[in-house]
Amino acid sequence: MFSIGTLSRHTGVKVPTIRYYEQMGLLPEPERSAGNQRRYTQKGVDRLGFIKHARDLGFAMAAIKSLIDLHEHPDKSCGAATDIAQAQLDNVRQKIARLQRLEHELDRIAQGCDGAGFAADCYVLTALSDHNLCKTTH
Amino acid sequence: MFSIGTLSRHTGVKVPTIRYYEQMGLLPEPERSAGNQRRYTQKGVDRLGFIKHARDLGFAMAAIKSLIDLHEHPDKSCGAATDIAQAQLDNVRQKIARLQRLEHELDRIAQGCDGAGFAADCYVLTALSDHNLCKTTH
DNA sequence: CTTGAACCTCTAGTCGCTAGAGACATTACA
DNA sequence: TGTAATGTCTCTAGCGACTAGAGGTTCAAG
Repeated sequence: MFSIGTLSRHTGVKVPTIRYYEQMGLLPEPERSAGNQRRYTQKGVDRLGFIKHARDLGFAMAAIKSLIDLHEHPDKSCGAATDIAQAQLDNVRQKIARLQRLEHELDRIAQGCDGAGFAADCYVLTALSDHNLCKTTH
Repeated sequence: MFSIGTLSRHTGVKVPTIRYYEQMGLLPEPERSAGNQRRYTQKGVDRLGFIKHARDLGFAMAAIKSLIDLHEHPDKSCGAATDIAQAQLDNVRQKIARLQRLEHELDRIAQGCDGAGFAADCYVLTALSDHNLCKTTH
């Protein structure tokens, strides 16, 4: 049996976050010590590891709930799991595409000014004032 | 003089968001009609346009505050503005790099399962359970 | 002058945590 | 066994950048 602090060290998830996951229903309520402290089994470690891994990959908590549900019911079809993963992949690709547009525009704007002059002539500020100066949509 | 709704239509910023920006000190308190409704001038339109443009480029509100301050004080050095823009560019590049790592990993995971079988054999779920199956760090 | 859209303020909710207060439990060491 | 340090408990509130809704007032068109 692990205390919450030990679990935290094992998984790299902070103690308040573990309690938060429990409150949100991602983790089941664990057993308690005589003094009302949480006591976890290896199962708890595994489950939290699963959650952390999914969070690291950017899955939302609602998606993780669904994934856990599938994981706990091995007889269900795995189509839903691949759908969730594919949706997350699409999500990430969209974010990348948007950020790359921003990168180009920011780079252009930042290049336009050497930072040596006065704000009156700053291309950064001018560019922000006038959207027409932008080359791409964002 | 524009109403808040007209301002919203002109800039593409939603009405409650405009009021929120005012509350947060990004927009000055505008004049009011006899009946206490907000009335904006062209200056207000320009300023909100500036804010919207900066938000679209991902600048945080605190950064926008600084940028507005520089914009209002043309005699200040523009070094701060280029610094903020450069920091935002770095920020965006870091996010892109992280998301690209996630993209690779998610793609690999999603490819590993056709979604046709049962959850018990689903590679998506297996991969999430076992971090050792990952090729990259995230 | 009436109607309906737009506007007002205020509170609370979103997501995924994080921080802090004040009290209780456990553990390590003397 | 005593005590001190560390860990844990619950609860509340805060973050950023909005968004939603309630309940009431004002404006503009016909």
